[in-house]
Amino acid sequence: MPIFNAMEPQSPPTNISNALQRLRAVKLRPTRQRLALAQLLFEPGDHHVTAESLYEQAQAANVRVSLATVYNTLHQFTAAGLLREVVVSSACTYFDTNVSDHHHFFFENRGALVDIDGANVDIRGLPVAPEGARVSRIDVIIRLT
Amino acid sequence: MPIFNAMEPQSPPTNISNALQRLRAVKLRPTRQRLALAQLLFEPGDHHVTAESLYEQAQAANVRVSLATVYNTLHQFTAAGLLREVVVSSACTYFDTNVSDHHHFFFENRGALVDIDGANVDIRGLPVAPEGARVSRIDVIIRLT
DNA sequence: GCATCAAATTAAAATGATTCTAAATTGTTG
DNA sequence: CAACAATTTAGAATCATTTTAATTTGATGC
Repeated sequence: MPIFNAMEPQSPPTNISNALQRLRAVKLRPTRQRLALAQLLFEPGDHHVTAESLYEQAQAANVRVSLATVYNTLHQFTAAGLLREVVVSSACTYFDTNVSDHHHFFFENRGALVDIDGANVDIRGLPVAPEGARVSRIDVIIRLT
Repeated sequence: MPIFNAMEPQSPPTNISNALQRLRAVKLRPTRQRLALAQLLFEPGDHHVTAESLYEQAQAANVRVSLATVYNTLHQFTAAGLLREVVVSSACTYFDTNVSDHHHFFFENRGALVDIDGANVDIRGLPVAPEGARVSRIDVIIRLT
């Protein structure tokens, strides 16, 4: 298969260097699969994916990658702090490319997430964490129907 | 099998009427299984269960009930407003016997939940729900490690 | 009481997201 | 370019949960 076929509408030249930099920064080997997934994840700006949705996106973009690798990569990126896991539904796991302080709207019928900037949100009256426990995160989820 | 065997240590006389009242109130047929599960759920006061944990509790209490029925019953009780589903982990679904306004501490290592009374919690700065969407609930989860 | 019938229960199979395994492939390093 | 560890992958395994289809049971009327 030719790399560039003049007869086909060409996809915009993707910037691989940003993805490469991110992988290097977190010391993950820049394999073909990780580079491609990083581009799909981080070039479009903040959004949410599931393993399935990212896998489909990869296939649509002609990236040869297995679903197992998509799962592996999502977890590695999350462990590295490039992604954040959002638990809103027992049906499946969502990953968020926005790793800054924020909360979520969750559209229960569509299974869609929308970010809420955390800077403006002020929560008062929460009890202190029990002795010996450390707060890893506070999640606010506004469920919509 | 005799209803009462004088040779066996007798389990304390459980108050079935409360469970019965609850089932009647939500128009669920008071079957042996539902009555027993209602007692296990609602007599001890507020607590959290999973299908597995309630099933084990039932077995320990010599209640003959299948895991499928435990699942069915938890969902029916939830639909009836007797229970509330708490989504904190993709590993399994938690059900809460406390259905009043409140939030949660979640101990991620133990998988345990602790209620936070919602009356004292004040959340400011949340954006309004998108046009056409209705807020079904706001969940605050404080994750502890 | 007893028959009737819809509702409920159940064992077992099916599902579906996710993880694991073990073999093949691929970056990296000297 | 050899060597080796890291990565990928197909396919199997896992595990919570749901479904199926058959059996059992509670409610109702007689």
